[in-house]
Amino acid sequence: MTVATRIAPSPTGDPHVGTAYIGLFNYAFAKSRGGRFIFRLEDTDRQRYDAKAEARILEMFEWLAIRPDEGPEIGGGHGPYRQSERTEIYRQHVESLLDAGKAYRAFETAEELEAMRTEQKRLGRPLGYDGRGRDVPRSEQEERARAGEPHVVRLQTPDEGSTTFHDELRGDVSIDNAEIRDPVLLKSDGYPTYHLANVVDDHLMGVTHVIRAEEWVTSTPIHVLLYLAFGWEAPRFVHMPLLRNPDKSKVSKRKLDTSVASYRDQGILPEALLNFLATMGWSMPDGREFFTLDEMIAAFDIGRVSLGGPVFDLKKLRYYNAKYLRDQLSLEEVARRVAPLLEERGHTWDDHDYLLDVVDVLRPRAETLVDIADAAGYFFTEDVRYDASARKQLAAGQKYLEDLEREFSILEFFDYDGVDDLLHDYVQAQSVGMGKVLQPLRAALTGTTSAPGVTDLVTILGKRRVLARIGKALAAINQGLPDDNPQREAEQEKQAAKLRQKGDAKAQAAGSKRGSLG
RNA sequence: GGCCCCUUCGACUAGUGGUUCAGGUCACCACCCUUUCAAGGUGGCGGCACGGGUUCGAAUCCCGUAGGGGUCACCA
Repeated sequence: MTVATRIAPSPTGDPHVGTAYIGLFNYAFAKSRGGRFIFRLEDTDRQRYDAKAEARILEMFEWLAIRPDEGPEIGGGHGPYRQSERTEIYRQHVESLLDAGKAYRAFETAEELEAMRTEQKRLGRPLGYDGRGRDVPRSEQEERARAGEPHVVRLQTPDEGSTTFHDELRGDVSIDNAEIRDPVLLKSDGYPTYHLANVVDDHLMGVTHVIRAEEWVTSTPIHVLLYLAFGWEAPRFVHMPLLRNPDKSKVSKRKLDTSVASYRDQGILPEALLNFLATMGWSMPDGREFFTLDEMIAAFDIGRVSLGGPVFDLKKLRYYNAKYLRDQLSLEEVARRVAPLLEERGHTWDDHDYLLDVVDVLRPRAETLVDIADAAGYFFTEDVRYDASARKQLAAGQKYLEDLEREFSILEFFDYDGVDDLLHDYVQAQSVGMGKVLQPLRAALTGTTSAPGVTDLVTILGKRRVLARIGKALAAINQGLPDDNPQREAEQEKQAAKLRQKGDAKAQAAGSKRGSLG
């Protein structure tokens, strides 16, 4: 039988890193075995349903280059792929269970169940449905159902013994049947619960390996019992470790940014996110730490999943991203991705080589695409604003700037070597430290004292810009650096910090609801 | 709390009884390089949760304890 896996997210909010994580492993497993990877929408919860979420989840996988072989948009031989469009299928299957006496209709109201739980709590008894609906005669069940009385359908589970399933990573896991209390299969609104829909769909879609998060371990026996009730062979089960917040609890948007879109917006590369996610609970047989999705597939072995819950470490994610920016992706590729961000900021450039030069010197200093775009401002505007440290350098470097303006203006070969020689010769002639001369120049060119090498800057900017900027700096110095107003600067810093905080709070508020994967 | 799962440096992990007084990466620290900031190079800090077994030999197997996590819905 050909291998089939699936990712089955609920459309309840922002596409979640956990969805990407589980999707990645399902995809890698399926592809490594020449199998199918199915995308199925588990949209059976009308309360939490978010109409936008489906498209966004699909977009996320597209961004990550994890492309389903079957799904709601592309189709496939096992559709429909939205559970809300399969209600008739579930109804029929529930019917067969009812007919076989393996399920029953239960008429307790929410209030009644609540009262039951309260009583159980009071008596210190274990919580859970006590099976009281089992005793209602079948004929009465059918009659009340026909009369339109709201009810659910429950699976009748054994009270004695235990149910065991084999987890590919953990071995046999047994749970006492007493722990399983006649789970609801069909809700009173006619929609299936996860347990029913999941089992029916996995079976009908030919899913061979259920790879999902560890939180599902304890409900797997319910699924096993369901397969048994239907007379179907159960698939193989693999429960991946749960991604963790820094405090080790299950990843949640309260404690961590769990929105994939948010990482994308921060300038994280899909390749880097995927690579990082792949190292969560998994490692390459040869120990490689950087690898592409295809390389992962080629070497994939589900048995190499380790079971400790890995902490989602932002710093390491950013490290991976930085590494991709400067090493794993070509300069051309990075430039292609930075370009739109520069355009957003209103920057323009005449020739492509200029962009490449800029990205080339900026990328070793950046962790994200946004870092590059944010740092690139002075390459694209003549309106250089001097920060406090730059002004200090300018004030101290007037003489050097005047000299260099003259020297540069008569420099014939304005290339790297020419500029480099000029600078070195000049500094030597002045018999001062390099920094004494170069920091004021850097300040004049960029408005900051923290930037790429001066020779690079001068060469990339070119003679015209360099002379213009030195001239502008000199003018500013002569006017007593009017911007140099520490009080106002502090005020502005405060304002900016406030704005940033506001922005952060807003971004957090827009964060995702957790969507679980089954 | 019941049940289930898990447990190697602060974090991600390698390690499947002996070649390991535990290797790599991030983070951190120091030094080097250096015109700033990075990047890069070198080095350092730091761990087999604990207690019993089994074995000639245990991070690796077993039991117990502790700790962490998950789960106990007409959510998935």
